[in-house]
Amino acid sequence: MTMTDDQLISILRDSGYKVTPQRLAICNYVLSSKEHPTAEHIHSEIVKKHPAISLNTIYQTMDMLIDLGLVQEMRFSGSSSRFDSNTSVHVNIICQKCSKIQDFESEGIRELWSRILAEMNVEPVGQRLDVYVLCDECKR
Amino acid sequence: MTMTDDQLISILRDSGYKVTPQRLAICNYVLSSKEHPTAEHIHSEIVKKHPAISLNTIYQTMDMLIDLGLVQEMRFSGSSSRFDSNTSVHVNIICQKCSKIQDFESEGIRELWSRILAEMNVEPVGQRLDVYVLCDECKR
DNA sequence: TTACAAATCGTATTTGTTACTAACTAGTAA
DNA sequence: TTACTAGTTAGTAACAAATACGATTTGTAA
Repeated sequence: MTMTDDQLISILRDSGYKVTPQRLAICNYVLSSKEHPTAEHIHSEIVKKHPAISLNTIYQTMDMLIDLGLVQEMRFSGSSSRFDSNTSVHVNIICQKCSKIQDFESEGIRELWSRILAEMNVEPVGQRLDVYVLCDECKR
Repeated sequence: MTMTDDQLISILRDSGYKVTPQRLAICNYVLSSKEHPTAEHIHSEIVKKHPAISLNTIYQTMDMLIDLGLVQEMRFSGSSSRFDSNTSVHVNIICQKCSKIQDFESEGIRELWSRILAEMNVEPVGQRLDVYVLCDECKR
């Protein structure tokens, strides 16, 4: 979920989080990324502008974003966590071979999912919908 | 997916796996469990009958069951993997507080899910459908 | 500007999982 | 039955992702 710095700053301050250059950089990157990056990946990106940034700060900022409901953590076997900034109902299409993740989102999906929820009669606080596939490149 | 020992033995032998008492015990427990147990949990159960059983053997047997397509591994933040022996399309209703997992399965779900797949136009090799909730006990 | 709570960085520690190896055993074929 | 062999087990070491910790720095409110 991309947003302006002002919007982001308001959200952080309103929740009692301080605004630091590192946080802004991390949030801007993660919230606009479609790659579902790992902590290492985020770190390798942010270190370009903040050479002293610690991997720990990445993890802590992710905890903050999760707390704010702006990011969801996805754990997998055999690889490190991926962070997904798409908080609306969507399907993660995940390649079993190369681990690439692609979001799929549509009105139809939301509608069908809400019917599934209705049938289960639960009040969701979140969801994770994964489909495992072989992507086009890996299929060859 | 509960099955007789004979069925299980056939499946293992047909795939080139040897049948050992440890494997039978682990498989019988995991395949009939509805609890989505952790490796530690499985170990603490099997150790009652096989006092020398190693945690490593649990993990290796889970790898075998995953290879056979009889079990799915689910990783989560802040806790160890859970092993799900329900391989049909279903929704995992997961309590965010106590981590209890309950399966929900119905013809309606399968139908709606197949429509979602059709809309995405993918050939799935598996899926994981999680809904995060607060269970009745934790809601109080 | 000051004071203080919070954030950062660097590193140590923890923890779930995997890798390794010697001893053992299931399955097979004589 | 016996002997062989490849696969399995138990025990432990190694690994890596994530977390905890503490000294220093920084944001923010008074």
